[in-house]
Amino acid sequence: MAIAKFKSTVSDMWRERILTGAAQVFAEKGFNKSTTKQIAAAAGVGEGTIYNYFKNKRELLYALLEEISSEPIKNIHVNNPQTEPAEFLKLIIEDRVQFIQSYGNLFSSIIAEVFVDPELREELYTKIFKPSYTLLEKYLENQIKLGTIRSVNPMIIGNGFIGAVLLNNLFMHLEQDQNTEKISQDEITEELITWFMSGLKIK
Amino acid sequence: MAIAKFKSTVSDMWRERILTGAAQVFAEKGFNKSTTKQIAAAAGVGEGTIYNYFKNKRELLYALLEEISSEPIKNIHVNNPQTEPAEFLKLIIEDRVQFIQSYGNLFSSIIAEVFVDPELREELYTKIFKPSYTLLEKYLENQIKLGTIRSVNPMIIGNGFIGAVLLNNLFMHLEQDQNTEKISQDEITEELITWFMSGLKIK
Amino acid sequence: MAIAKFKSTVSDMWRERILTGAAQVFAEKGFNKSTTKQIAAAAGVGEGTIYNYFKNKRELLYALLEEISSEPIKNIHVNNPQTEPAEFLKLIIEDRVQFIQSYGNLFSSIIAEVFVDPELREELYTKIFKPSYTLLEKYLENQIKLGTIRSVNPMIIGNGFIGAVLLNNLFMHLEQDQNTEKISQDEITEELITWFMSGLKIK
Amino acid sequence: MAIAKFKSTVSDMWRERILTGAAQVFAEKGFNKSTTKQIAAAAGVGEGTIYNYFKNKRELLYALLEEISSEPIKNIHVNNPQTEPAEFLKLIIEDRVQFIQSYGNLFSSIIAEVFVDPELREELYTKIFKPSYTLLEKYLENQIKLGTIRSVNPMIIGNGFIGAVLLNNLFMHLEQDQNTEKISQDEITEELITWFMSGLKIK
DNA sequence: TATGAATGAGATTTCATTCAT
DNA sequence: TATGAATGAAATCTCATTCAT
Repeated sequence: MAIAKFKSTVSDMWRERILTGAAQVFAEKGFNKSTTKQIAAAAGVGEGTIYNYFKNKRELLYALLEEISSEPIKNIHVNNPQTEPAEFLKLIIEDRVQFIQSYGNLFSSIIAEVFVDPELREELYTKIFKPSYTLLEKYLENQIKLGTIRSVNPMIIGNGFIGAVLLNNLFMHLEQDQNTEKISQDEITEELITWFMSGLKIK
Repeated sequence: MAIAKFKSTVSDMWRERILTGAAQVFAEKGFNKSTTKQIAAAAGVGEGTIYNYFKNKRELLYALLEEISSEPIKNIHVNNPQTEPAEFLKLIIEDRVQFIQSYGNLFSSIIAEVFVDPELREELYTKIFKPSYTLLEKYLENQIKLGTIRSVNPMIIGNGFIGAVLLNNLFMHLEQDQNTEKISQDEITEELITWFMSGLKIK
Repeated sequence: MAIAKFKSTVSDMWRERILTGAAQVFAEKGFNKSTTKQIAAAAGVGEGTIYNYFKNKRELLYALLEEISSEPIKNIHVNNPQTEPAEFLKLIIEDRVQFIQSYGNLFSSIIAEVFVDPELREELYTKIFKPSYTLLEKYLENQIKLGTIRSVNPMIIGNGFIGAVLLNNLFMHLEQDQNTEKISQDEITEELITWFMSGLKIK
Repeated sequence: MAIAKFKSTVSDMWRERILTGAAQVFAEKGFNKSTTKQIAAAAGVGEGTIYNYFKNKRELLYALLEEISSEPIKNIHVNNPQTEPAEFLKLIIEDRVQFIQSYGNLFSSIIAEVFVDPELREELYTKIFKPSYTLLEKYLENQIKLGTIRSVNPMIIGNGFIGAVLLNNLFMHLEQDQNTEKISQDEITEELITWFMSGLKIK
């Protein structure tokens, strides 16, 4: 067993190395334009080695999605069960923003394939989106019960909120519209939360 | 001139045919897995003919984006300048929803490449997103001036609203979560509008 | 018959036009990299028209060779039957030099194919080289009989002389060796003639 | 180091194999009509393997030129510095003749491209022609100094002599004029040397 | 008869995957 | 087990030629 453990640890090291290389190359060139040769080079392994750990190139994408989805929002939930609504949302936004920023283009390269690969889409939905707005859903249900907020369909609102955050950040991150003045991240967060909570209508 | 018209019409016919074929195949397999051979077959033309009308495969994508973006939201603006806020938003949502539904997977296949191709991204942003939320922006500015809604940053809210609509519909359209009960489009629209206008907080 | 004449004249005009276009493009790009589209454009005719006058692209090459071989050296022969040897050679050299210079890269593009296309080679040999050194041969035979020059194999010497002239001019024309000082055409001619007549050995 | 040697030997084996295949096919069909598929078949390798050793088809041509030009005339120079003029020239001619004969049509296929590809032309000139007549040049200069031959421009005469030899052999090798009696190689050599040294003029 | 658009065979090249070492 | 060279299927794109108008 010790041997098995050791073995698996060594094995994991290779796996990790390959994934790191793949992440780099995918982030830089996108999935389709990345070659296994480039990945091997970036990982510092032989090209054939990739296939000792992954069935094919696409599996690298699945594995990376798995990897980055391993521990997202959860701590918010655990650590902040009864936080003020505005505070809670801020945490969620900051978490997602940080998520996008930290994975940056790697995330983009995965998202791209999601639109085209149903299996990957299923994965993304289950591993990243669902937990994310499940958390939000639960929070919303809870707040509704507490009478803090009015009754809404948590799925729609959850999706909507995540969509609002994502589009603001994803496209801001891939910055267009150079003539437009840059808006600070804090301003975005603030605005979205206020809107989310209070709507636009006066009074 | 009649001749010229006729000529250009014939030429357009082929172009259109090719684009239709490309749209079909892109929608079914995504851009990268679509082959020019398949496109030619779907279009009912020779493979070489594609290159009489488009410089390369990628140009098909650009042309399709162009095509798609040719006549979006605008009529809403023109026809309904002073509509009730809720009504206005409903029109926008329905427009976008219809847009996504009518182009369906073709739109997805374009979006996918957007994450990877800066030129296409620029196009998408300029042709589809910007006009869409520019309209919203103007509307918001107008309403703010009228005192109907409170002062917000139109760009953030515009992006946010579009993001909320898109994610709800795009992912709904790519239906996951089969165990979840389907939510009707009307319900989604209603919920988003209410939220957008009134927020969640109980006053 | 008048009609036939007229017809053939018109027909010749098209033919000529096409050949002129082909000559331009071949000279610029070489045979293989020239496209029928480019040729048609240069000729100011439709692409299909080429095939009304020539069986295929390669026939253009044959026709051009025919064209440029139509009236070379001969007048030297006719006009200068009994010229002084040195004078005669000078005329030949000047003729060949002028030939290469006037057709320039077109000639090069034909020569290139000659190494690869036996039929064209046959043509070149028969139409350009043979007459050229046949003339020389005859002259040599004549001079030998007159006792002016010693007995030689006219074919070898003929080939040799043409080769000496060609290499000096062809490669000079495609100028290499920029650091080498340019040698004037006259100097080359002079040197070759003296060598040809008197050899190198000091008596 | 033994390993390194071995490795490089194996790699060289493949390279060599591909070049041999390319040489065969180029010689038979010429560069442009040769396909990579044919080359791969002739070399007994997969088509893709070619691209592990050469960037593209054209590089095969460059490599072959390189190969061909690796060990030309030089030994003449080294081994026969002070030979009799006639003897020296005979060695040069025989060397060039043997060169053309041994590479035959492969050489022709390279020459053909030389007229169209400046880079290749530069190479041919530098690697094959220049060394060849540089040697001749030096020899001539030397003999002039010794008073054996009269003063000439070595470049012109060098070019001329090589041209005379090449045309006689190249075209003889691509034999035309079947009705003409074949002339023996020795006869050609003899004739050219005599001419070169003594000229044509009597006394 | 001139035209130019349609055509598809075929060429080059890429690259994920295999496999002998 | 890691390796990296060999592989060939397959993809994009070109272009000489055909042919309906």
